[in-house]
Amino acid sequence: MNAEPVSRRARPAKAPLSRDVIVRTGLEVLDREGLDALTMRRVAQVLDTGAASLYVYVENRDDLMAAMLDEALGRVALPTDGSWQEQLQTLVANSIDAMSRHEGLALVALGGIPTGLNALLVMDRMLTIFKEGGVDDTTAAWAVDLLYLHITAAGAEQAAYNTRKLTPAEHIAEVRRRYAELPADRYPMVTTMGDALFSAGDRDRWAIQVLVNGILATAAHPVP
Amino acid sequence: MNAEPVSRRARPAKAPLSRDVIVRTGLEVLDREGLDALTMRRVAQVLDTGAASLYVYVENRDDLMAAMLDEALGRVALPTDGSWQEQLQTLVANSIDAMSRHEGLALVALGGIPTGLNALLVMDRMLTIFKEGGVDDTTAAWAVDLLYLHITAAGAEQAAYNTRKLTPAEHIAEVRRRYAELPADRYPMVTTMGDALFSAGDRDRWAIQVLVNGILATAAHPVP
DNA sequence: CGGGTCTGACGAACGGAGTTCGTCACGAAC
DNA sequence: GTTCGTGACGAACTCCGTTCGTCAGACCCG
Repeated sequence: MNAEPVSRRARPAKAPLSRDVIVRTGLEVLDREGLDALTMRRVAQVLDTGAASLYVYVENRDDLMAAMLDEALGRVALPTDGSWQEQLQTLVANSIDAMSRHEGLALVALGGIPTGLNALLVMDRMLTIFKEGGVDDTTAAWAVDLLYLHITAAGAEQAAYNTRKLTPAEHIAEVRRRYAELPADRYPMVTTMGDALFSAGDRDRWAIQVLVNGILATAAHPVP
Repeated sequence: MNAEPVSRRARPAKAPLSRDVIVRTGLEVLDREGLDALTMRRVAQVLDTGAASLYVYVENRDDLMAAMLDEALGRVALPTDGSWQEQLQTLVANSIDAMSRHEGLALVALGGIPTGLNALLVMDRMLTIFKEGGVDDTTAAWAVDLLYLHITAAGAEQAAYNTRKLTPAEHIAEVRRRYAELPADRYPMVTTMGDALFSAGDRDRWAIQVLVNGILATAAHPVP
């Protein structure tokens, strides 16, 4: 199995390792082969090196995934056109989209205050938009918190959906059957409202609209 | 290290294994020792058996965690007093609370349509409350979707917070320092709005209020 | 131009995880 | 008392993240 050792001089020149190429390679592996395949060994293999070499540039697997997340967030398009509410909605939608394109990445963002440079760029942009819209500072701050939470959650949900084995239609049909079979006395609504529960429509856009409308209707009350 | 084999007759009578005791033991281990300690081996050890024995009642670790999640959701108190909006807010808050009490459990709920019996009970209750409030079916269905997403996300965030090593104050101080050190030209808001960004107050309750207000202000538009 | 030093890459190994397989002890049935 | 089936379980397999010690190559100084 072992190829005999080849002088490094003899084999084709190799691009030097760096944090950046490791992170980008990680994203490639994640997108091409899924979350389960995202192991230190696999990433190293693609880079034609050993897993141990990665640890010079990356603290551990969590650190790598956090870096990958921020790299993905760096690709979010920042909107410039439209009213401030339209810009906000587009920015949120773009962020969800960016996260949902990489299985499992959104999960690492959950439960942590964002500290990545690109994540903070998105946050800063949101705060600017709120300021343009005349929203007071405290409400804007709390709103960005809430929106970031929604972005990670919706991103994770979308990603899970994109990666599912079954087609959405098959999966929905199965769940719907399960709902219908529940005891009607304990689950009166779930068994009855099938049509509404599974109705089609742009739920993602609606959710963002709900958040924006709700924020505008609800002032924050900081404790002094 | 190995104790010599003892006849099972000789050692104290053991409660028989069952899916239920395994799930409850899993929750105990999770709460007492954290997510990292929640291994099949550890759960089996607490039950004084081998890991292989668990697989008779549980498909795999994911199945176990899903069952633990539903068990946790079974302990959500369903409110009965107050206006429908108050009931809704309390129910959402109680659900977040239940999830946040067990590190990492909320993460398994993310990205999946709820199918557990107790999860569906909570959903059914929400739908009933919306119906009492005169919300149309489609909006109610989409709203429950959104609220469930928020519950899982907020639960995960709270749980991560509860389990952090540093005290909240220390952690916030550190992040705040980091924010302040960012280049002001690229991050004008983040560097400036520290006071607002870290302002205290009941953000969780505010977030729920935002969602409810937003839902009432935003009709769903299903595609026929 | 040559030798010494220093840095980064890497093979091998460690501990521990999830899961599977074959065996065996126990209780019930006849 | 013998047989039989069910469920518990020990051991092993594979693969993971991570660490340690070694070594080749690049660079610098004389």
